[in-house]
Amino acid sequence: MIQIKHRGVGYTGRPENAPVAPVPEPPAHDDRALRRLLLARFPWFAQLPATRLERLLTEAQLLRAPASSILFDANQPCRGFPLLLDGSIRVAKSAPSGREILLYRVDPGQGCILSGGCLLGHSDYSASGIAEQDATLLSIPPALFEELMLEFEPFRRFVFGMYGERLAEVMELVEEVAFRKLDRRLAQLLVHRGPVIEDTHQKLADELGSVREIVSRLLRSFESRGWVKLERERVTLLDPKSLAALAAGQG
Amino acid sequence: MIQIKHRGVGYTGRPENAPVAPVPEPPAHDDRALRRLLLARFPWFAQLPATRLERLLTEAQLLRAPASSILFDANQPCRGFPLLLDGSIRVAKSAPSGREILLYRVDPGQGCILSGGCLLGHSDYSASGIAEQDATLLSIPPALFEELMLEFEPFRRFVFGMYGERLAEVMELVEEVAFRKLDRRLAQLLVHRGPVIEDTHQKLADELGSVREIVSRLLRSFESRGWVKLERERVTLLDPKSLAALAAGQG
DNA sequence: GGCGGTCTGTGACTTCGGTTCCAGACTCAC
DNA sequence: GTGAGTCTGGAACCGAAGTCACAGACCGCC
Repeated sequence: MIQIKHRGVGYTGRPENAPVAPVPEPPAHDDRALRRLLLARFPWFAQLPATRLERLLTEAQLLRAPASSILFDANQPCRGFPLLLDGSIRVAKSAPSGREILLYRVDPGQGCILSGGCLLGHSDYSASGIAEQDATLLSIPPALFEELMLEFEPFRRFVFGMYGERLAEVMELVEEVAFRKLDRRLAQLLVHRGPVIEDTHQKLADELGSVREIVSRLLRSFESRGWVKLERERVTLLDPKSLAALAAGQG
Repeated sequence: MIQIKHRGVGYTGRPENAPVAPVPEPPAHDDRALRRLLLARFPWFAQLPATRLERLLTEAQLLRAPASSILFDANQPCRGFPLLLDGSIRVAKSAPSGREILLYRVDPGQGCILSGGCLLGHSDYSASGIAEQDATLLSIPPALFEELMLEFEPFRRFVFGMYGERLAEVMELVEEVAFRKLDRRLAQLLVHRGPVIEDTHQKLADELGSVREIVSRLLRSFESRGWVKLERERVTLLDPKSLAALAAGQG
């Protein structure tokens, strides 16, 4: 029996990891709006001949995933290649101990590589994807995906680019986890996440693959140096330069 | 000034990391043999029409990289997509401290993804690739690569599969490094590398992203339990089951 | 055989990160 | 307001991994 530690679920939000499956929308409820959104997020779709684009819009499935819903997990074989129109998805690995580490985020204008991989019938990924904010996805059915890959160069480029980027990111992450100390990684995370971070210490720990206590401890040490201000569910950067310096190397 | 610690270079082998560039062969010195080798390593090339295959063989460049030569590094922009015919390549990240971690190996019958990525003009990878054993590569020029991707489905499948696999591997590695203790990882490495491992403790440490002393220490603890026999440049497994058990979880 | 370079063993010490445990503060719902 | 659930602070402790320093063994070569 695997023991999962109790973990806070956010006093405002809905329960975390709720097994809420993405719910299909009534098909094509507003084709014009969808089309506009799609082109805004994936401008190169404009190069697709109009008739093909129409077909894409009708054949593809519009999905909405509420925040905290699980998009895919160790097992679930995902049919279709989803493009993220809005929201944000975190792709993470979690250990049996309950600890987690963020591998990367999927942002609007990006596609879900993992699905692409298992779409090609390869190893089902053991990572899990969770909607961080309410997400809107357009899922391209396998046949159409193949077709686009075959005939539509920008799409092929896009998918390739995604793979390349992800791989590079994750390789970078390996180096970080293997060699960089946690204070630096935390500092980097804080700087990256902008002047005000509204998040739980636990969530920050989950991004780094560490535990709440350590993150709290480090944050306090940053606070004592006057680098940040700490409040409940909020970290405010007061001295981003020093943090960046620490993140970079010597500080 | 970055301080690189002194590191052994192997008293028999040639100096490590020697900046030996892959040397182009005289073109098409034995077309029949090359063709056979290519088909042996990449059987699906048999589905390529004969004339196209001939063209591939003439246009592609045959490269040989002696063991320890650097195939690519942080900077070098590689033109062409190399297929590995023989030998073995280690792709690793190294920290300024001199520590290293193996990301993955490229084996015969596989292609060099990194090159594929930077071939598409994306981020140049900061990982480095070193021939572990004398390597023979066939480098497909960019134009031909594009063409194959466009028109030859098995090739597209191959490249995709590679990306998917690598990504999965590296994601797995992140989890390992973040959550798994070194003794387990070392045990796993030993089991994986077969009944007799002829390697330096330093090299093993480099695979794991650790340091020599720790690996030595762990190996000795394995030895004291009767799991392995230790000799200079050699580790012999005596009790693979126990090692595997440790690697798996409880041991 | 002697020498320089390499590989391994080892002990003492440090440090970082993790664990455990608990108290206090805050928020929301009732 | 009260109580349940959540978030943060903080101390004591532990253990794994890394660092440092050095010795001895081994190898190849002159």
